[in-house]
Amino acid sequence: MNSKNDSRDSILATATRLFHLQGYHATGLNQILKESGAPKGSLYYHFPNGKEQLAIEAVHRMAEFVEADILKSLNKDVSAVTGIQNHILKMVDCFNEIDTLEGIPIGIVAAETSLISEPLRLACQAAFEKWEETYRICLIKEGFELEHATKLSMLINSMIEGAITRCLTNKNGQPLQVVAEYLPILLKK
Amino acid sequence: MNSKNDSRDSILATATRLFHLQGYHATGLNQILKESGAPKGSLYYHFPNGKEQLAIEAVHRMAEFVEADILKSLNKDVSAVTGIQNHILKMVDCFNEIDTLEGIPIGIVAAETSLISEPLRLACQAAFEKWEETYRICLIKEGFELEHATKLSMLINSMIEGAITRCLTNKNGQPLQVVAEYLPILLKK
DNA sequence: GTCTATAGAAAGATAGAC
DNA sequence: GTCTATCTTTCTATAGAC
Repeated sequence: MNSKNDSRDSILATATRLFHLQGYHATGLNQILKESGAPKGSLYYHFPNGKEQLAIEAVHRMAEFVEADILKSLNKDVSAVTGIQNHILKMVDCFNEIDTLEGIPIGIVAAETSLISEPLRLACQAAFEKWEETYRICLIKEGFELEHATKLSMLINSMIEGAITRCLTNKNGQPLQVVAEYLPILLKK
Repeated sequence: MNSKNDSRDSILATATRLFHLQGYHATGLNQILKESGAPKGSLYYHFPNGKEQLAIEAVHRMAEFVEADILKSLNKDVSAVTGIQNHILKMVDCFNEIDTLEGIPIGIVAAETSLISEPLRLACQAAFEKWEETYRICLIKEGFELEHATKLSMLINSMIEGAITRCLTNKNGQPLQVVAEYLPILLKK
């Protein structure tokens, strides 16, 4: 690309990381500007609607990042169980190497902002539904009935988000590991 | 009791509700003082360590509230499955009547603060472990093996926390309902 | 497009009168 | 124990020079 969007990208990338790690309210615009080497005056030029717009675009970015990883994990294996397990186990590794928490879902921001910003809530919901749709298609392809697959997808997504919160509190990846371990029981036909 | 702790209790009760609904960073001390009818100057008298201490005590309070509900749900029924399902379904009702979100776990605060405050992280971890211990004892009583029961307890807790996030984003109780519905599959012997 | 400077509000915390 | 007043910092957001 050209250099036109360099600082925009830089701001958005840093914002995505910080919102994701610290949450919406704990992350200040000053911190975002400082940590991205980005030109300081350009934030409101690139994001006229300020912090809320920045967060919405960050959620989209996280959504695509996670979606890409789900698809990658599902494609290289035959069974849905193994594919989803691989996706989960990749996140387990993230909790061992701190500071590389990219690729982990958006639970903090979603829980924090669902009651205070409707546009942000909708962005989070879109992300959740996108991932669940991907699980669902994969499960239907394996012969699961539509309604069953839909509910299972929501359950898998909920389990992962909850286990991530539990991993943060526990300071290790065990809760996610347990999810991966018990997934076959849920997906037994 | 005497009137000595009236304003302390009032502050703590309001703080518990607000932290729980909005999260740690989104809740200001001024808002807590305003919404509790409590005397304005007394916050730092009762809570010398300020916001962090207030949040830690609020987490303890939430932990006991939820624990009480788990025990109540488990006691009045024979099977563990039905008991835990009742506990979950009671939370589903909470999402229909807004503003009465008492009795719902601590996920937001846990995810927000685990990386920034070690005392708060430990308070959240203690809460999670307390609930899981309660599930575990109940499962062992039904004949589950120790290690299996331990992992299942962590899984149940993770599922519930994640489903709550999903419920907040969805603005309804369906994700928790799905958890209740699929619980029997996980607890099948 | 980028910068500095700053407005204006709200945050957490403290001091001292009563 | 409670209150008012205030300090310091930080926040989001804007204005205007370059």
